[in-house]
Amino acid sequence: MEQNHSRIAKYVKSHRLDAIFGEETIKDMKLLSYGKGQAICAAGDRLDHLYLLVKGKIKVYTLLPNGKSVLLRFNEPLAIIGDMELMTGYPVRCTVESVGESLFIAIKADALRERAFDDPRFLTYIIKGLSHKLYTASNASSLNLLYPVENRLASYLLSISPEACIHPALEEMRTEKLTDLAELLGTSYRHLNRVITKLEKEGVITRKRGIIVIRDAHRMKELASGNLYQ
Amino acid sequence: MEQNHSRIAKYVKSHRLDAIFGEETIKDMKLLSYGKGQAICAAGDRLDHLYLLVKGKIKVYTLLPNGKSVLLRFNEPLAIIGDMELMTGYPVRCTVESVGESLFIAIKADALRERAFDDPRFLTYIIKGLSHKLYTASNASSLNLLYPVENRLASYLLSISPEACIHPALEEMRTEKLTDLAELLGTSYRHLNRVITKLEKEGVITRKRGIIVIRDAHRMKELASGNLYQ
DNA sequence: TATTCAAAAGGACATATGTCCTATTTCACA
DNA sequence: TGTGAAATAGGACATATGTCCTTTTGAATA
Repeated sequence: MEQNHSRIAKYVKSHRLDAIFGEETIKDMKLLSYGKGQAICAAGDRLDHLYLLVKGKIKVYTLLPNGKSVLLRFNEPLAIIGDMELMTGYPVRCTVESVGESLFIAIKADALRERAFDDPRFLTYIIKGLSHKLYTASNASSLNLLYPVENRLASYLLSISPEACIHPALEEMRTEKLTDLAELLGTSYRHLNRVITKLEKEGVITRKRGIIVIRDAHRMKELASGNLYQ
Repeated sequence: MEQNHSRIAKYVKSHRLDAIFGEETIKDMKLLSYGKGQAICAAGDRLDHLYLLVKGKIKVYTLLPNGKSVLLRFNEPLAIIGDMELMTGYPVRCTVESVGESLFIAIKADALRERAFDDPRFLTYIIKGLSHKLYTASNASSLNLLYPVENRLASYLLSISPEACIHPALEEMRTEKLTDLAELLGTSYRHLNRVITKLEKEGVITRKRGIIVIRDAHRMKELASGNLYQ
C-alpha cells in the first residue's frame, strides 16, 4: 500500500497532476493494473471512478445497434477515461480495453464531485481532455468513412505495434483473433482476410496463423498515411 | 440596438443563460443573423467569439485531406459553436453553415477569458456541450461507417425538412446542388444519383431538377432508422 | 496417437460505391 | 436570341465489401 502511494506520487509528479487535483484527492487515488485484453469499462456501465492512464496503451471501441463494433482510437498516457460519463451522467458508450499491461490512477467520482467540480483547474483539465477526444474522434470518423480497409488495417497494425518506430525493418506482433480484428475495423472477417492476403502478396506483411509480421514498415506507414487511430 | 438588447434578453431568459454568464458578459453579447447557406465559420479560421445558436438550424461538416467533405451533424438551439476552439486554441476544424435563417448570440473570446474561465458555472456548461458533441459525433461516426448511402440520404432529407413531423404525407424541399449534397454525404455524385433514382422508382421520393419531394414519409423514416444526424 | 473443434483460408457470387464518359437540360450573359 | 458553362442524368466498367459456403489447419484432449 505504501509502495503504491509512492508509485502514485511518482506518476502525480511526472504528469503534474498536483496542478489539477488537491492534496485530499491525491491521497484518495488508487492504482489499478490491467492485463492484456482486460476491459476497463464496457458500454452501459455506470462508472464510479475517473481513470487516468499512466502507463501502457488502451484501445477504445464502440458497439453498434446491429451488433457490430468499430474501433475509435488508441490512447497512451496521460489519457482520461470516464470524464464524459462523470460530468454528464451518461452511461458508458465505449468499451475500453488494455492493449498490453497498463496502469491507471483511479479517483472516486464522489470525491471529485465534492472537491473538484467547482475547481476551475480541474474543470479546465477535463475540458482539454474532452476537446482532444472530440478532435480525434471526428478525425477518425471522417477518415474511416473515406479510407478502405487496407489503410485502416495498416493504421491498426502500426498502432498496436509498440516499437514500430524503433525497429522499422521487421516488426512482429500477435494480433487478437482475426475475427475480432475484423469487427474492430468495422468490416467482415472475409474481407479482412482478402486484404491480408493481398498485403502478403505485395510483400508488406507475412502471416502465420495468428501472427502478422511487418516486412516493409515503410510501405506500411505509407498505407497508414494519416495515422487514423492516433 | 436597444431593440437587439431586448431580443437578447429574451433569449438569455428562455435559455437560462443568466445562470451561466455574468451580467457584464450578458451586456457584451451581440446578436448575429445568418441567411440560408451562409457560413458561420470554416476550417482553419481563428475564432474570436463564442457563438450560441438561439434560433434556426445549422449544419456542421468537415473537409478532408483529399478534398472531400463529410457531414457531421445538424444542430438546433441551444448549440454552442467555438467552444473547443476557445478552450484549446485549436483552429476551427469544421465548417458551420446556416440551413435556413438563423440567429446567434456572439460573445467575445477575450471577454470570456477574462471573466468566465475561472467560473465553474461556465466551465461546467462548456463541458456539457463538449460531452454532447463527443457523444453525437462518435455516434454519427459509427453509423456513417456501417450504413449505406441510401440510409444516410434518408437521414439527411429528414434533417433538413423543417416540418417533417407535421406533414408526414408530402414534404417538399429545395436541396442544395446535388453535387454538394454528394460531398456532404461522403459519396460521389454519381452514386447519389443512383440512389435517388432507386428511391424514386420505389415511390419514396419524386425529383424534379433540384427539388426532392418526399412521397412516403413513413418509409423515409424507416430508412433513416437511427436518425444519424440528430 | 486419433479425434474433434474452433480458427483460418478462401471460392463464388451479390451489392455498394467509385471513376470515367457522354448526353441533356438550364440558365446567365454576350 | 444564341452560346457556353454548370448542373443534371445516366451508361459502362472497375473496385471495395458483404454473405454464404467449403476446405484446411492447428491444437487441445480423449
